[in-house]
Formats: sequence, C-alpha cells, structure tokens
Amino acid sequence: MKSHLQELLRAAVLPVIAGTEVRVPDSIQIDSAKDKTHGDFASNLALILAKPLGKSPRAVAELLVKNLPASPRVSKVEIAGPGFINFFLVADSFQAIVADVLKAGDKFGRDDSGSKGKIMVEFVSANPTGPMHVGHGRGAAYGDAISNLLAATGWNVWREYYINDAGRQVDILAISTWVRYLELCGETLPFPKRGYPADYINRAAQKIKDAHGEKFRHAASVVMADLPEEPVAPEGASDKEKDAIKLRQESYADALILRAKSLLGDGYTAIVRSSLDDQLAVIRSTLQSFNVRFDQWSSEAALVNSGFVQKALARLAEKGLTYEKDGAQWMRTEEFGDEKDRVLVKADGAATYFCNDLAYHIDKLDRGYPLLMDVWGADHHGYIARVRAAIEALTDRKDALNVQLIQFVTLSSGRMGKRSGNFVTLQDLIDEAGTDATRFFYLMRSHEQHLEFDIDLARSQSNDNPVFYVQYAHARVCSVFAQLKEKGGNYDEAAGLAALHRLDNEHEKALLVQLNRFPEVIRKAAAEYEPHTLAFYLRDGLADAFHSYYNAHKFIVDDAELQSARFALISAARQVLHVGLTLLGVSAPEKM
RNA sequence: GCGCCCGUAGCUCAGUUGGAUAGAGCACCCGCCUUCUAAGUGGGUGGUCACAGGUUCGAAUCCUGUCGGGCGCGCCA
Repeated sequence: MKSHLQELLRAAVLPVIAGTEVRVPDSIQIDSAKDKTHGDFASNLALILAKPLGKSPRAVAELLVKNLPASPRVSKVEIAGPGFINFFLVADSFQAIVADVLKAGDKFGRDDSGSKGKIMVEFVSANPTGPMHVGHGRGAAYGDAISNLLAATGWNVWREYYINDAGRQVDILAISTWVRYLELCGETLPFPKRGYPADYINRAAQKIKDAHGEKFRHAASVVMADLPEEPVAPEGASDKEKDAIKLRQESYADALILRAKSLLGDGYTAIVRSSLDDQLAVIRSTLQSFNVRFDQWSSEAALVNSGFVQKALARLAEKGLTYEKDGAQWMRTEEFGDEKDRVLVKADGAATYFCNDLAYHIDKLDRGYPLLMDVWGADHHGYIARVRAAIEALTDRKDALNVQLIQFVTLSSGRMGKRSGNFVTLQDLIDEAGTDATRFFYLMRSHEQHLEFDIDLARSQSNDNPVFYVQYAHARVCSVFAQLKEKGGNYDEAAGLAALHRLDNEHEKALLVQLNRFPEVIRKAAAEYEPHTLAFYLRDGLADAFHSYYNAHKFIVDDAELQSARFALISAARQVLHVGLTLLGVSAPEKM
C-alpha cells in the first residue's frame, strides 16, 4: 500500500523538479495518518522539497497533486496543514488484505527466499561457568527473535553459540569444583575468594564424587602446602587497596590451579571436562525450555586444539598486521579505528581472549558468511572497536561485522552477578513466569534501553502481563470459531471472501488497516534490528483493534453473508497474530 | 580524566533518518456482562519531553553547554 503511494509520488515529483538541481529523495516518506480527518496515509514530500525548490510548501504540494497519476485505489487527495498531502483510499483496497492473508497462511508477510544472502548470528554465548541469569535471557530472546525476523525477510540465517571453554575462567571453574569436591570427601580447606561460590558448584562436585568416588582426593595439608596467604579486603579499604588485594587473590587462585594440575595430572582434565559439561547441560536445558535453538555450538577449546588459532595468527602475520613488543605479539588495530593496538599472544605464551575470538570470527568468514551479527551485553561496547578493526583489516569491509548491544537488565532486588551466590537464574524466571511471558516481557522493550525486570509482575501471571493481551486475542478468535461450530453453523471462506465489501464499519476498517501494516512492520523490525516494534504492533495495533471490534460487534449473526465476511476477517486476524507471535518465539494458544 | 549509552505522565516504557494536538500499559476516577471467554471494552484525571542556549516554516528528535544516572577504558574473559 505504502509502496504504491510512493510510486505515485515518485511519478508526480519528476515534472515538478524538472529543470532544477533538485533530485528525487531516496525514499519518499509515507506515514499512516494518526488522525482520521487526515485520511489514511500522509506524505511530507512537499515540505521536504520546499526549501531546495525555493517555493512555499503548499505551492509544491499543489504541483505534486496536480501531477499525481490517477489510481483506482485512491479516492481522494487533500493538501492540509503546512503542506502535507493526505491520501484517502477506497474501502476495498484495505479489504483485499483478507484474501492475501488467508491465501498465504503461515507464509503471510514472509520472504523465505534467502535471496538477501547469508548472515551468521552469534548470540547468548554465555560463559559455561554457571547458569544463565536474567541478563543472558534478554540476549537470548533478542537474538532468537532477530534471527527469526531476518529469516522471514529474505536472509539465509545461521545461529551460533560460542562456548568459551578455554582460558583462565575454566581453571577457576575447575578449582572451584575441586575444592567443593574435597569438602565432600571430608577435607577442610578454605574456598578460594576468586572462585565461584554458588550452589551449582556443589552439585557439580557431587556428580564427580558420585561418578569417581575419592579418586581425586588429596589431603588438604598437601593441597595447601606452601600456597600463599589469601588476604581479604578490610572494611573501608580504598579502591587502590582493594585492587592490590584482588591481585593477591588472583595469585592465590593461580597457585591453586598449578597445584591442582600437578596433583591431579590427567584427572585435572577430567574435572575440567566434567565441570564444563555440567554447566553446559544446564545452559542447553534452559535454552531449550526458553524455546531458543542454535544451528551450531562452537567450542573455543576445539578451535584452539584444531590448530586454527595458530593458522589465523599466521595469516595475520602474513598480511603484516602483527608485530612483537615486550615479549608479546600485538595486532595493528589502531590504524583501523581502534584506540590502541591489542595483544594477541601474551608474554607468557598464552593467547588472549581477543586472539581466540578473532580466530573464531575469521572461521565464520571462512565458512562463507560475509555478514556477521554479534549480540553482546552492553558492557562489551569497548570491545567492538578492536574486533571491527581486525575484521576490517582482513576483509577490507567496514560493514562485515554488525554488533547489537543489549542493555542491562536490572531486577527489583538489584543487580545480579555470577559470583553473588544467590541470584535469579533465567531458569527460575521461566519456571515461574513461563516462557511466553518472559520472552514477551524482554521483547517489549527496545534492546538499546535499560530494562527493569519486574520479577513480581512476571511471576504474577496476572492480566497485567502484556503477553496475555495478545494471546487472548488469538484465543478469542479460536473460541468464536468453536462457538460457531457448536451452534451448528459453518464458515464458508469463499463466501466470506466474496462478501468483503460488507466490512464497512469503523472497527472493521481499523482492523483491516492493522492487517495491512503487518508486512511493513516485519520489514522494518528486521531492517532496523528492532523486534520490539513487532511486539508493539501486536499489542497496541493488532490485538487492540481486534478486542475493540470484538466488544463492539457480534460475529455470529443472522445475516449469512455478513457473518461469512466477518469470519474471514477474524480468521485473517488470527493468522497474522499467529505469524507475529511465532516470530517472537511466543506461542499462540487456542484456549486460555 | 577520556569514550559510549541514557534522562518523556505518579511507576514501567514507546515515539528520535526534524512534521499536524507528545502516546501506551499500570495506578487513580466514572461507565459496559440474561448476548461469541470481563486475561476484554468505552470515557476521564495526569506532561516545563532533565535544564539552558542555538539551527528553521517547524525540535522530544539535530548542534553546543550544564546537571543527573549507567557502562567501558587489562599482556582479564
């Protein structure tokens, strides 16, 4: 509908600007009119062109309207206000959408061709050192929804989870689990301050004891022998003092890691593997219950062990992008827009997180994905420049990496951290509020905005929860169809489509307008990476129009022709609600 | 100190490639069920769009500054 009007205006603008320097705008803006007296659609084109043409906006508008080609869909064109061009459409141009929707079914509004090419979306990638918390949940809901939207708008989408199962954090996880395991064996030793103190570590430790008995037991005195003191920050310590103490705690953890490795030998690897598998199993299970799926789970450790990281480093060196300094290997990211160069291989020979992550991104490009979308927490924004710089250095393209930052989630009970022992996990939230409510809650807000997650509201299952409003609209349509059947009536779709001209009251018009908006809503939500606009459309646009209609009119009526037309309309509404909710990963129940 | 994000109704938030009278939900007030699910619906109260300047036909939106909040500035991950 909009594109039709754009074409009309595009044709009209040519004679108006003929002989001037003024060019046709790239996109001609057409907005749905907010006020009924402004018709159905409005364009500000005359206002845009007024200045470059050196004419008054209203004069430009009059010229445009005079040159506007006739269209069977347009019933009236008006110039209003400072120079807006308002379009009034003939009624059946809205009614035709019902046939389009019913014919297309679940495919309505979708472009599954994949003709826009391949894109890889990496999201969640939560560290396998503990369960997912409510912040990860937001990234999961967003990443899944934007992947759905991209796939529905012509992209060939591949979804991937990067498992950070290498590096120091894995060692911290291992010693945390081991110390708990030793406690279970009856040993008494302090828990490392930099370890993960939460309950789930105890469960992982118990599993190891169940499977291996006391195979990994060593006397506490042996484990602790000659380990450095681990200080605790005193009350009222300055930041500087705290930093120093934190550093000594890290040293203690390092010493304990070395001790574990030397005492356990191959057993250390077994504990690492068991701990990681345990945490990953929890994460996978949570994501499954959250209705989020991935095409692939990529392991950082596997990438390292395969030798790919070394190969990637060699390629960077070959291109002259790396150099040695202070015993470390650096990458020249600064000349590609980063604020400084970055270390790839530390002086102690270990690869940095950046190094492995960059290799992973190179791997993604190698696998034939020219576009990479990464969904990260907002606290990683300082990391964007170096990855983008590195990728630009390799591909000569600035747009190969698309990073979407997800702003923080705060809870009524305060900010949650992994080290804080008792936190609300995503699984807790799903268990209490349900997947649908939780997902919709996340997706109602712009991902660029901080989100205050009202746990009590999500838990309450009350009608305050916006997801029910949308789902209820769907269930109501289903219920009406059930009622019709119960009363012995039947719905004839062909008759309904033949009677669409009967849909002429204002509530029907409003619902038809919303149905007409859907393809554009999808397109925009995907193109601007903003799933929340779809959530808003479903609630404030479509469901709202349906509920008002439901309250104002009966669908089961004596007039058979009118009844068929109305059932065709609400059938289409049900279809679009279903497609929309599915894109958000929310179910469309038939009963509530 | 430097960089990025944010500040809109009592609360939570939309609206920001400049457009017509700034919207929704919750809360609050007044209505609507002998009739397809009231998890619904109709109406009302509620605003210095943080503040101060600037740009122009027009600014919540763009620019500058101030105030307030969040995050980031490792040979951590």
